[in-house]
Amino acid sequence: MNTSDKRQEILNAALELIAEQGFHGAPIASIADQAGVGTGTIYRYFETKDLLINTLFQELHDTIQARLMDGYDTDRPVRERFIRAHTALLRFFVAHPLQFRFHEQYLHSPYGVIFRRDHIFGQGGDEDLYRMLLEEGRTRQIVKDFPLVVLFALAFGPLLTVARDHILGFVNLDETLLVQTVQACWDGIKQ
Amino acid sequence: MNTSDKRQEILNAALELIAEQGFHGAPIASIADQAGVGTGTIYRYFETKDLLINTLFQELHDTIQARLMDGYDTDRPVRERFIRAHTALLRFFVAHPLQFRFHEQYLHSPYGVIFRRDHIFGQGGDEDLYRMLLEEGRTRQIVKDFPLVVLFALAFGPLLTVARDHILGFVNLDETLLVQTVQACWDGIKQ
DNA sequence: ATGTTCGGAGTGAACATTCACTCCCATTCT
DNA sequence: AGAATGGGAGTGAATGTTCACTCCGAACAT
Repeated sequence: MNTSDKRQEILNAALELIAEQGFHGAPIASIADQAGVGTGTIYRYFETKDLLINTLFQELHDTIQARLMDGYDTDRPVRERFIRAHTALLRFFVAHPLQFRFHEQYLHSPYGVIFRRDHIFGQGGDEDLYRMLLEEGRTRQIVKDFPLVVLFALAFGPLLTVARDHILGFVNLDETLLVQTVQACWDGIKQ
Repeated sequence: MNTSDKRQEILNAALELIAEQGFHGAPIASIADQAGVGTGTIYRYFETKDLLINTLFQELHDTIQARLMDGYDTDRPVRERFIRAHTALLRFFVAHPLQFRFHEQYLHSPYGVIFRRDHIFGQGGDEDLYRMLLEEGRTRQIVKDFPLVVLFALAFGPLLTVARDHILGFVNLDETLLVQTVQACWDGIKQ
């Protein structure tokens, strides 16, 4: 097992434990067990537990952004781009329940507030697909003339809630229902 | 200070600390300080910390349900009843940020999963206004023919997200925007 | 005086982090 | 080639801290 294998094992272990048990259920000792390494080893790769968790989130976030950019085409209509991105996102979460659960836990923790603040008020123009998309739609009067934050809430609120309920087994999101749900998200933001 | 005062002080202290700092920021010692009682006293009123937290949530939930029932009139159209209830709910959260933040923390913790499960699969017919409302709307083909859980997600997802963003100061929900947001929630679920 | 309510020092468990040590393997020496 | 050495990845017992919870004497009420 080489160096990067071990790093990855630790990240996987943390992902799995936090996703399944929450932050409370993921002490360093458990992460080390799950990863098959000693507790000390974790500190060879990550300075603190916080840094491990932040790294995990950042890498997940990058993966998702990359997924969304894949096949994104600025020439298509706003509605079509939104539906495509949102469908891809919901499919990703349904296919990766551990990633989703971790993502959710993180965003609803104090870490998440900081992340959201940076994200919303950050300079970031180009890097955020949804921001560009919604701003363009609003300018063209295709989506409602609401503040960006409210549009985000209307778009992501239902998506994340439904993904969670699917993963917890409260509803079975088959392909049909998944597409219909994304359509309903659009209904919420469209003019 | 009589018995019920002290109990209430403890509940208020827990509410405030958990709302502002999260569960991590609310150890028993801090709750006792904030409430102006000794740590031992807390255990005179609540068997365990879990029970204290669950009680707090239950009482908040009951308060909210009562608010929603107030002025509820089965004779009005489904759409109007939904808009009224949802507006009242969003107003309540905007006016009671501590209650909202606590509510949110609770629902996204392991406690919340249990609550949601019971709530969704519970027998409960009469006690849940939204369930009745959405089921009636679905039957009458006024709202989309989706599983109840998905309708809940479409209705509550945006509402809770927007309330959080308002409370965190990411957006200013004035009366106009508040009403428009509720309207947009309806757009998401209506047929 | 007797019973009831409070309070906060005390307790053991759980936690993140550290550090003295082991072990492996690449490099150097003979 | 074979032996000796060095360095650094890996380890887990030890550490100090924080926590939920207990318990018994103090304060108060009747």
